[in-house]
Amino acid sequence: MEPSSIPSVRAGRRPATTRAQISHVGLELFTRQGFDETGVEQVAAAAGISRRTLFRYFPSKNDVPWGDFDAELLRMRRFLAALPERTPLAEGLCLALVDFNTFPPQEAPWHRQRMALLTGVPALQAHSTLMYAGWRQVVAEHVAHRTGTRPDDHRPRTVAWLLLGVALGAYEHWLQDDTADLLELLRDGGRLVSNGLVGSG
Amino acid sequence: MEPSSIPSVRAGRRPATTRAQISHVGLELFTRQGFDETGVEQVAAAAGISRRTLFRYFPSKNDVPWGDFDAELLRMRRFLAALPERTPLAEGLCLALVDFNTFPPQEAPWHRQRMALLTGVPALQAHSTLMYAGWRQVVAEHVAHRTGTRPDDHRPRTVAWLLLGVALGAYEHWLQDDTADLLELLRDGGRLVSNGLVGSG
DNA sequence: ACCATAATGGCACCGGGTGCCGAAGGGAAC
DNA sequence: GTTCCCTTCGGCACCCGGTGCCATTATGGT
Repeated sequence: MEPSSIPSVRAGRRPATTRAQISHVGLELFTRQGFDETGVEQVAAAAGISRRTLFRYFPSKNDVPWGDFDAELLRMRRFLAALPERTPLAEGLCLALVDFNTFPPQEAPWHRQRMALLTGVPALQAHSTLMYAGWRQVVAEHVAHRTGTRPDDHRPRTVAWLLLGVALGAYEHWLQDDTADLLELLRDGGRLVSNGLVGSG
Repeated sequence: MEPSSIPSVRAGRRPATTRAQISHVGLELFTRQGFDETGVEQVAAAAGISRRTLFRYFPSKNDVPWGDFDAELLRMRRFLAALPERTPLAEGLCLALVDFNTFPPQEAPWHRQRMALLTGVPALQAHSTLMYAGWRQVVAEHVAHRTGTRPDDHRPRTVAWLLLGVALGAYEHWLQDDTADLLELLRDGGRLVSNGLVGSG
């Protein structure tokens, strides 16, 4: 049904490209000439496929810049699960947040480009909410597991929202200030959530 | 340019309806037969105007359920500004959050219907991010003013995200649990942000 | 009556997204 | 190598949200 990144070893015609490649091409075009000014047709052409086929790789134009977010989500889920049981909740979450946003140095400019798009273009800003829903679910499940509650209880959900807030607040500032260190901003936000407004005022 | 809720006492043809009325009609249809299953044309017809005119009252179909959000925003801004200077930051924010989500009892069912739509339908869930950007700006400006920083600094922005997280976490749970008290959930989340994860674990 | 003004409504058009179907590629069995 | 099956690809028609343009209608002032 949905073309995955796993190359099908079975029969049938081989996929002409990959999600990553299309996402790459799209990122390039979107950044150079603007998201709204770039048509889907153009991205498809640059990727060497037809418009119709592009929509088989991505459910919408908005998903193109994201690439394989599901894989990242899986990584974070595993990171949290691998945490020693005795790790304090707040500390573990903060570590996971930092780990999730740590990338190999050669990908740094790409990452910045992607995040600048995702947080700068209104259409993508809106769409990101849907992407982050999955992310919040991962966090909520972890919190629920560690506190003996359910993922849809009030506390786990709120903590998930708070952690997302920390991430987005950090990114917002990082993108507008070249000198800022993203990981430091994340840790700072993490401390805010850990100790509270009162304790960090 | 944009039809406001203030009735123009001047010359020219009178507006055929109001944002509130259209929003009302839309809410009814969306709830009854689904957001995606309801066309703009249908809402326009039910409101007694043409499709083209509806788009002069609302910039997009997604904006219809929101009604006059700007007015609410203005109310919150004034509430925060009217807070005594000596009110602790966290406490003032918590009060504002509760006030912002307090409605006359007869509007309760309407409010629930609206929030169920906004948080349940993916398209609206996504669009809400854009709406909440203005809300966060109000919060960030207040925090910046009280802490001697700028609204686009890291701390004010992160606090704004956190407060939004509290609100959304509360709404998520309130909508799925009839017995829950929204204001109590908000206060609970507010305490979480005030005292921190560590202090409330 | 006439004019300025502001809202309405119809129309054509654009772009994202989908259902459908036939064509193109590729493995496996014969 | 021909046949069969499977999977992806591409074109086409179509739906729907959203916009630019312009004529039309309603209202107040002169």
